[in-house]
Amino acid sequence: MTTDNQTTLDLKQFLPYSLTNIAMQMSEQFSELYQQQFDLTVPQWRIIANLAQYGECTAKELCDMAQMDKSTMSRAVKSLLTRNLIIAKENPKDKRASLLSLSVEGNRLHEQIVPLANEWQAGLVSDLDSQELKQFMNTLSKLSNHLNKNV
Amino acid sequence: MTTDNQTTLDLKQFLPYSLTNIAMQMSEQFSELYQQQFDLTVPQWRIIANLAQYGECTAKELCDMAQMDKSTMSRAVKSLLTRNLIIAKENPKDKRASLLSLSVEGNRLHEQIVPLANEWQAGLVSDLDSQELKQFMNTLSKLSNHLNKNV
DNA sequence: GTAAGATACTCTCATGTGAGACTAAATTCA
DNA sequence: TGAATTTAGTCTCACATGAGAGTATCTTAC
Repeated sequence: MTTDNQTTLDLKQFLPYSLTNIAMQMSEQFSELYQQQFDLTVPQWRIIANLAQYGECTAKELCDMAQMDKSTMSRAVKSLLTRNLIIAKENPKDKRASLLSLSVEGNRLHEQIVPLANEWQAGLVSDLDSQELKQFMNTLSKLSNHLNKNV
Repeated sequence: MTTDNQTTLDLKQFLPYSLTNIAMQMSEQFSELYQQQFDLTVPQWRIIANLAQYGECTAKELCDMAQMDKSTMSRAVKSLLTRNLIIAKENPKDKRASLLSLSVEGNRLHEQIVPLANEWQAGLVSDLDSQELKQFMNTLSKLSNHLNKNV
């Protein structure tokens, strides 16, 4: 492969472009699984998934973990509270930042989605052998680390 | 690594989640290169890059290539026409779909961005050896193919 | 050739997002 | 301790997006 760094840009090989396209498609296709069926928006699903995996945490922590804007977070949290899918507990260490966690119902919802999610991903990566997938994840995390250096 | 498909979901290993995060960061960090300096929005940049790589094409074709909504496309094209960065030529085969291409100025702009883009990506992948990068791109395109099967 | 349907694009409208102001609470520093 | 600064979260506002209607053109089918 010949590359001329000065004048040529191959979009298929250009990560900010092609990775965005693929991630968009992926998120769109996967979100069908929870949007109609469980009436969750993307931000709502992301909050639930993070609370399930990491347990009790504040909105700020969720913002950092899920790379979400604080306004979007605030709205999504509000709506999950209204639906009793999550619980807010006063934080003794900081009265501004209440501690969020999944309610019983929220947990039940999550438990319904998880097997669907795993199945979905299993289908997605079915063309890859496990070594290739592992290698891919590894490279991804290197890229992620690189991006976070500048932050 | 033990995985229980029924009850556990590891977001770090879950592609719709982690790929979206990484792609967002990437796109955000890269877009700084062209947003202020060349006053381009993301959709505008994507149009220019595609026209530069693939030459004359219609708005519909650009929508498909860049996975953009037709409304967003329409607006971005309009603004690039106003700024004389692209040219619309009547399409003899279909009067609805005019043929878009880069103007001389558009080309000049693109030529300024390309080396910056290549440098940027070179920095991004500097932690990877060329074999690893090649493998990564290869896996990415497999995933992309899989996603497009269902479309 | 003409009617019915499909397609390319624009426009309008409803919605989601993110920047920044604002409030309350915590932290720092003197 | 008290004043100044920082921080967490909410709210408002401007803006971008995408769904769907509308228009012009093209295609299909009879």
